[in-house]
Amino acid sequence: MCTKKELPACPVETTLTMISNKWKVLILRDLLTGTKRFGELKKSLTGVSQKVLTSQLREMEENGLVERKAYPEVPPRVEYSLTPLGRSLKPIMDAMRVWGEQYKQQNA
Amino acid sequence: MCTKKELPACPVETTLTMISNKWKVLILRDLLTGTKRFGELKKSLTGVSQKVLTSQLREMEENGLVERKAYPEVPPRVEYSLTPLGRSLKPIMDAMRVWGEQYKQQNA
DNA sequence: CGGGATCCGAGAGGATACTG
DNA sequence: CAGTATCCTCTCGGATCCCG
Repeated sequence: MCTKKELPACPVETTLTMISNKWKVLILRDLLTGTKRFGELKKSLTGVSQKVLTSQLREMEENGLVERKAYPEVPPRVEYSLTPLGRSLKPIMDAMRVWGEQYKQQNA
Repeated sequence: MCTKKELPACPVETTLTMISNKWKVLILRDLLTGTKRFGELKKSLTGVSQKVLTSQLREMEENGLVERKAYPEVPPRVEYSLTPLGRSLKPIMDAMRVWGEQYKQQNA
């Protein structure tokens, strides 16, 4: 992704290469509250298919936002958590949450 | 959109209904610096087709983020600007810009 | 200049079945 | 449980032409 290639000129675009996708934002929101198992994420993100959820998590892992830890157990257990880079996106998430709350109040 | 219908339970999702799209974020970035003509937006947003740009602007207009002003001239002139609601998204845009700048520095 | 209308292809994403 | 593998649908978005 943005590893070695030239980054976009605009900082906002750089951010978008990370979280332009709706599901990624919601995954981020969930993982900001702590480590989650795959099944927990799937249940929380209503409407997402496991295929899409998996692909989004893989991309976020490649981008260095998410860490995947698989435990060699039966039945298998896989836990996802945010890396420091992933957690550094928190101000953006906070701003989005604040805006959503305000908007909801105005339209109540 | 979110006019009369039930809003998502999560504030973040509410925000996403407004700016889940990449182009909308970039349109927002451009219009935060002031009113722009259609052609200016098209030139600034490299890679967007006029069809997509038009549809995104229409949706943002319906969502109350953007105001469209057409002047009855020849050749026609159409100016787009942000409504107060659109400008209220600035904190989110700022957070995205800040994050992008920091990320670029770390990977310089 | 700022679109609307139409056609078309790629690919995102759903549903289902199977597996370590 | 947490995937992978197929298949298949259908939307998004690009390209092109036309119009006030």
